[in-house]
Amino acid sequence: MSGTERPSKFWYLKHFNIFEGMDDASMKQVNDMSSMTSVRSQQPLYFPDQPTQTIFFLKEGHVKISRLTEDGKEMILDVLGPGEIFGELSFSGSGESSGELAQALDDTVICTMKKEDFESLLRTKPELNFELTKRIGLRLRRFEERVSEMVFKDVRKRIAAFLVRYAEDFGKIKGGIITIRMHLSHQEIALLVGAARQTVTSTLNEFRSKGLIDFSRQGFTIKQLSELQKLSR
Amino acid sequence: MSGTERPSKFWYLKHFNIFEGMDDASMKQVNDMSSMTSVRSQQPLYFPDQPTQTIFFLKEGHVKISRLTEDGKEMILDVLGPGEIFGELSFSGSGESSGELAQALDDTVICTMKKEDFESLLRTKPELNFELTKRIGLRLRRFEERVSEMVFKDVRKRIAAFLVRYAEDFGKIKGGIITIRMHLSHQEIALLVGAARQTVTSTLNEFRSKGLIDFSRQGFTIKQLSELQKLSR
DNA sequence: TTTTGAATGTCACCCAGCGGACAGCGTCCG
DNA sequence: CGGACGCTGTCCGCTGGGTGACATTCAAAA
Repeated sequence: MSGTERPSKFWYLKHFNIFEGMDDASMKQVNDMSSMTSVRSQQPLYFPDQPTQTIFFLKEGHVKISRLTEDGKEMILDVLGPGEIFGELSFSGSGESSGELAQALDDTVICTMKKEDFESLLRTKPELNFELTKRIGLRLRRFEERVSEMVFKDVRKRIAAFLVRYAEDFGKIKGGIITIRMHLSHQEIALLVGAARQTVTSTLNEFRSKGLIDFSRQGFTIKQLSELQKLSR
Repeated sequence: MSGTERPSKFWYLKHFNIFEGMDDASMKQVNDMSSMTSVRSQQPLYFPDQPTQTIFFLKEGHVKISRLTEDGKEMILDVLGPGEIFGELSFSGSGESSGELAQALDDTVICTMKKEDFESLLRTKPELNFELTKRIGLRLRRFEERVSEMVFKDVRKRIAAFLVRYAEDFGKIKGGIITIRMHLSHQEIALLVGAARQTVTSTLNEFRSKGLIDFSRQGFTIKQLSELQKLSR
């Protein structure tokens, strides 16, 4: 971005960890199957009704994956950063759409690939498939975690846990203080942790007044990570 | 699965044998790597602290997968039936244990295989790996579903949804009425849907008095599936 | 600079459902 | 057959936090 030239698609793919260790010939093959796109902040990547036949590789920026309930309410499943893969990962046989919605939170750069191409790639590259399995497994773990949080933790703890996780995933450390550019509104945090917007607002303010965090509309700083961790249990 | 109704995603899972279509030579190989065990009802298959180096194939019976929180509370992640695979499926690199606990709800027959054996099998059999990916993907979906339920649905709806799902997964149909041998106590159902035991008891009684279901300690019968489905939304 | 719409902040009300207490009931075991 | 323990049923008081209903602040557009 800023000033420096934008790296080529090939560069991105090569440094995308799932492809790491792949020989150049295969990489070229991958390159030919995929195409690169930029998406501006707040723009959707796909809609829930589209039976997504595409796999996405997130190069830059952040993406919000959500799902709509029948009555139109939104539930945020996850927020992904650079290096993540998303789309119809499970290849769930039936072409039914997952009902998922993806939206850029940032100015975002993605590579896309046809699902069937990726699929056949997987069939010929056991290592790749193996990597993918691992990743989906890890995501599964995270959801197990979340379910368990929903059951046992009250809203304050869930919000603290969210902050900790978000900091770990996307934060940058500068001398003991963690800075996070926040792309989520209180409303969105609420949808993510399962709470009302007002509760999120007041809980965050409570944390701020206790000196644990600070925040503005641009982002957060975590001032006492360890305290937050304590609160999240 | 009443007529036009689409079978649950899980239904596919259940009825798809992961080894199906494998040639005899490979099957023999698989057979040699694995061993068969019986486990009596209520007995544990593995404990949370054991870094499970084993993959389990459930042949008969039912297994409860749960996780313990730091303070010793139990959270039930899933109940699995015949045909399911479980264990350290994600191969999450680090040998850290998942904190999971597996317990037989039935008299149960399982096959076990060393994780590394299964792993190398996967590397040589792309199709198998591909199938596994699919399955984990479906399981991921299920958890997404559950998180979303926890957020949007009240306890009554969640219990109704639980009954419907349980019926689809494990029920047997006899002339319009679905019978399920229930291996879970009210307490366990409570842990599964995220509610207090008392609430489960009284909600089930409410459903019974409305003629939707009937139950004793041995099991359930679903008398009006469609009504239950309606209640679960 | 003004406008305007969205994001935050604060408050009061209210109820689903958690948790404690205790009374029947099965069922397994000595 | 009697004890005992775990499961089920029922009642109830208390509270976390959801739901409106505002007022306020911010930032992008005009």
